[in-house]
Amino acid sequence: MVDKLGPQPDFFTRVYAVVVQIPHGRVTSYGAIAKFLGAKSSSRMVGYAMNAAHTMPSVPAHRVVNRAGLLTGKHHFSTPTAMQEALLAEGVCVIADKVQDFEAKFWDPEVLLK
DNA sequence: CGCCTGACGTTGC
DNA sequence: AGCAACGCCAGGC
Repeated sequence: MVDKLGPQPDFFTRVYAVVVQIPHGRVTSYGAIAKFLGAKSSSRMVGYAMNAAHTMPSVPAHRVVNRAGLLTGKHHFSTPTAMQEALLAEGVCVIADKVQDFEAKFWDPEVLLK
C-alpha cells in the first residue's frame, strides 16, 4: 500500500484517488466508484477499500455512502456520529444516518473525465 | 493453500 | 412491493 495517493495501479489506491476528488459538500456511492473503475460488479471491493482508506486522513470516506444514501460505514469511524457530523459540517443534510437530497448531493466520478 | 468475511448492488421470488 | 439469495474480488486467518 502506498502512503501517498499517487497514480498507483492498485485497486485501493484507485478508489482513494476518486474519493479524494469528491468536491466539498458532495457525496457519491460505492457502486459509482466501482463502475468508474471498471469493476461495477465489485462494489464490495470499494467498500472494502474504504475500510483500509479510513486509516488515511486524506481520504474523506464519510463522503462515500451506499446506493441508498445510507451511512452504512459510519460504524467504522472513530465514533458512530463522526460520519454524520462530518457531512453536516459540509452542508450535507443527514437525518437518521441517511443523506437527504442524495441525488442532488450525488457526485459522479465521470466528471473526472471532463 | 483454502475457507470466511466484508462500508454493495442487482436480480429473482 | 418487500424479502432473500447470489455475484463480485481481495484480504486475513
